[in-house]
Amino acid sequence: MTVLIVEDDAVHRAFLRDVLVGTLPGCRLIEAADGVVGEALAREHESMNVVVDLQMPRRTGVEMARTLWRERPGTAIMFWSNYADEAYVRGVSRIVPEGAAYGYVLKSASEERLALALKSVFLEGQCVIDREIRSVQQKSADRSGSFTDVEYEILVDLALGLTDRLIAERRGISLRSVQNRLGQIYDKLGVYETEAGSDVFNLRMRAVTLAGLRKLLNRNSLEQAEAELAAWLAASPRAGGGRR
Amino acid sequence: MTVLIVEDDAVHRAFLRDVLVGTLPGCRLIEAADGVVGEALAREHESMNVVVDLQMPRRTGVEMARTLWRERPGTAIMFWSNYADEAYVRGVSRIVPEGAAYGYVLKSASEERLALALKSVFLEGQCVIDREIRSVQQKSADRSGSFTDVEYEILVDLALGLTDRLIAERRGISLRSVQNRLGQIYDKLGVYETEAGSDVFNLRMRAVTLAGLRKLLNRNSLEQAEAELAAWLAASPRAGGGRR
DNA sequence: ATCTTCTTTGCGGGATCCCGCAAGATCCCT
DNA sequence: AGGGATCTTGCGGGATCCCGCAAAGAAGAT
Repeated sequence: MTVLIVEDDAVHRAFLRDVLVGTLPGCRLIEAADGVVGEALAREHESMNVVVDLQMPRRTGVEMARTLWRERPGTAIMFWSNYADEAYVRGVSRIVPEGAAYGYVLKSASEERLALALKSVFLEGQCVIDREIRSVQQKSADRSGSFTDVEYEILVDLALGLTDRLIAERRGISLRSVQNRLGQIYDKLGVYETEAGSDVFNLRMRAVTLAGLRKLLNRNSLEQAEAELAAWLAASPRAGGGRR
Repeated sequence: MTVLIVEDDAVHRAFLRDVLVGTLPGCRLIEAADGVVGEALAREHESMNVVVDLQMPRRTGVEMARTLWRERPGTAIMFWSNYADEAYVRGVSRIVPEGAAYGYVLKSASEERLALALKSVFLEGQCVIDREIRSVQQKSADRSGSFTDVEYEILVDLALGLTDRLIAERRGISLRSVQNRLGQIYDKLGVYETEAGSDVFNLRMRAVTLAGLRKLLNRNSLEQAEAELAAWLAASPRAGGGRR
């Protein structure tokens, strides 16, 4: 069995190496320090399993996993991350192909838990999601204050700094509808729940800040969204064109 | 010599332990997994040196260092962090007491570099700042597009979601001045530099997004600012009080 | 004291944002 | 087909934001 380790932190990489040889004796290890290299290495080998960090320079674990799974949906991937941000959880579960084996464990988990998860995913083809992450998933799925995909998209547009008008244009709905959505988003994020009156805040900004503090948005998700936005802006020839 | 290790990641903590016993033979090690515990332990011992991670749950490395230095400005502290975000660099250099020995090295640095830095700081009482971080410091100090402290404060207020009016109140300047400052901030962040016209963005939001992407603001700095804001709101009895 | 330069502040106005209200539109259930 | 719940859209208006303009102040140089 071949296992590809993609992790930028040398200390963690060494740790993973140890755990893997202990857990899957006789496995062949390949290592990469970021997603770009990892992707290239993955292409060179037929069937393999992958352990990948989520935060990496150049190319995120999620991005790498997406292209990897697009080419070979059968690959088993273990995500190994520091954080259980809702933004990450959303990002991962958005790209998992049907029936693919994958795992998501936190770096704070014990070595045993990691070893067990590796065996389950790579040998048994099961899915193993860390307890803590499951709870985030739940919260984001069934809580009353949860977010639709549409709402989430608009929240991202908001965070990117688009005007209402442009969001409407991009998502193909009317200006007023955008504003309705924003209203719901404000509600769900609890923009109004503040001790000192409510005319204290600029609502759209406050919403994004709260989303950030709740780890619903993070730098990674924004970076990606920013790239998508740039692509869309380039593709759709804008009429207006700058007042200054 | 006593060294306190404050680091939430068990793998990194073990690594630090190894490096320390190799570098400073015979030193006594104490460990804590977060800033709160670390602070308590630091209080129990007379003179000690500290190695501390910047990102930790509950209490940041910066927060811990600040209270520690307030009580005993002579303590030597080594900051050991994953990132060279301008937000962190600013945060650290804001709290260093005069003449204190400290270091700031990245986790991506080699073991030798870390060992060398530890010796310089703990034995020689020197200051060792990682090359990469120095460059961030420089950039934030002399570049034309750099930020005054005032501007930075207002940028943070902006990111927290305050209205212009409240920022004015909080910082003790007129509404118009706040707006002037915002204008400068927009300029420096390059809010207008976009291919597709400039009436595309909501300026205040866009500014904060760009600041985030540039790592000028990050989740940590916002969390802290949020706490300070809450304190200020509680302390200054607000007149208005909610329209809803 | 005078001039220069930079900053602060007020005023005004166009653009945007936030949202209540009400008229359709859509969908589901019976 | 009818009724009800939800969603979308337009209109209107008050609040806020962004910024040009110019007067008033502050700091420094000659």
